[in-house]
Amino acid sequence: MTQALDTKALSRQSVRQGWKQDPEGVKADILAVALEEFSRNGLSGARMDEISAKTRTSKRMIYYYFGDKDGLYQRVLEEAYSEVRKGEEELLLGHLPAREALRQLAEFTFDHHSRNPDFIRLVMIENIHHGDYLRHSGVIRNLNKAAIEQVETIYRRGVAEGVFREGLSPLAIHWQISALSFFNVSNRASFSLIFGDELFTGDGQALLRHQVSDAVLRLVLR
Amino acid sequence: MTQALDTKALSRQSVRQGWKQDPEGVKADILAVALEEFSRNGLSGARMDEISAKTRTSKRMIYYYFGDKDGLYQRVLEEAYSEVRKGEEELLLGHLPAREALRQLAEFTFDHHSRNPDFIRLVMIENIHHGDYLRHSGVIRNLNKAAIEQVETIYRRGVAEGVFREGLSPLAIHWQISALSFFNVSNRASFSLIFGDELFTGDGQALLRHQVSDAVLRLVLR
DNA sequence: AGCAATTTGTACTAGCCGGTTAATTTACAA
DNA sequence: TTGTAAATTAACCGGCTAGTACAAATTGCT
Repeated sequence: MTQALDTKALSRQSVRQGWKQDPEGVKADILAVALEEFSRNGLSGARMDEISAKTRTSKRMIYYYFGDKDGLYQRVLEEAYSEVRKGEEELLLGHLPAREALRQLAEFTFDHHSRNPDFIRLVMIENIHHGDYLRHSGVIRNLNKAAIEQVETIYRRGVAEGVFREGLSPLAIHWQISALSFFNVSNRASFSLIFGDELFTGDGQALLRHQVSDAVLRLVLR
Repeated sequence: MTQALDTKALSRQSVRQGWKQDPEGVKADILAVALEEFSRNGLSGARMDEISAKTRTSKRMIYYYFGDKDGLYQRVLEEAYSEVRKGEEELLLGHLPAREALRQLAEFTFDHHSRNPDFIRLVMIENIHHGDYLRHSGVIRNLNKAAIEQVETIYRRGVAEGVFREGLSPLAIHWQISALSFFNVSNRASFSLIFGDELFTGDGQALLRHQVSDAVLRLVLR
């Protein structure tokens, strides 16, 4: 009995010696795992035990840093939005003629959504929840206002150049680009099950990509 | 004690006496309630107790008729698809010139999706689940093939009339109409939270509706 | 040295929730 | 009437799951 206790104490000690404090790393690890889990299974579908198992730390730490499941989901959502928005900042179109700039913006958005299916799924999930968590996050709302300014600038330049029609709403143009790029990822499963997957092969995606930018341009051009 | 038992027995009897057998009515009632519950909360978010409480029958009956939660969800999905598709059959465009037919098809789809938010949410949920339940439903797949033929007919007529460009994919045109109409409902919450709700007022929706049909036409016209 | 923040680990629980047991009533045909 | 299969009811259960308790060790800063 004494022996058993000793062994336990020893093994515990040997396992535990030598760890470093790394709060940021731990938090980042948890968020990364949680993003995947929430994205795959939704808010109520995700399992805290599953998340903690895939983490390099313990379940206790999740609650230590994020309070509860909702708190974790909220932080995951915010992290995902700002991460994706960060990727969008790479695109610089100031030097291009409006026509080319809009085409590139549309195609970039199409590609960018395509590269971030986890984010798309998170937004879908958030919409299922009527945006309840988005609503309580001031962070995200400000982040995204920038996106609309990009379209607005290009559109105004196009009108000034005389190549774009007047009287269109930049917000509605942004809406159109988003809709087509988003739907391409969000409804892939149901669409390909019903109509076949020809639009989601390499060739099919190239076709859609071109059709999307084409549609946006044709909408805006004189 | 005896009294208590008597009262109980009596009240039970009085409550239970006089019910009619109505299997079809009961099933339809359950499906209607379940549609709302699944649509609102998703598959794992929906509560069987909640469904049964809102039903005019008991929880046991749900399991009696539908087996388990997954079985119920599957039937709800099938019912919703065929119900919505039934609504789409109303549209007859054979007599119109291709250009007008396509515009009406786009606007009808836009309106139709707008009128059926519960169905849209169900499709979103199904996509979150990678179409797992759609995949196991032969019913639905056949139902929807008809939709693509509608576009194909119009498109071919338009090319014959000389007003539409050649070389476009009818499937991709259908995809485009669906994308814009679907996104308008599916992402309303997140979009309006981030960019304001101006596109979702009466005026905003009228604008989008016109922009959608406009974009589809401009994509297809010479 | 002292102290607060960080980390570990296990065991536990309260209650939620999908699914079941067992018994009763109805409809209907023989 | 009576047998019986379908329809219906209310109470019940067992496992899962979010979250906690508790006990302690380590780190890092001042």
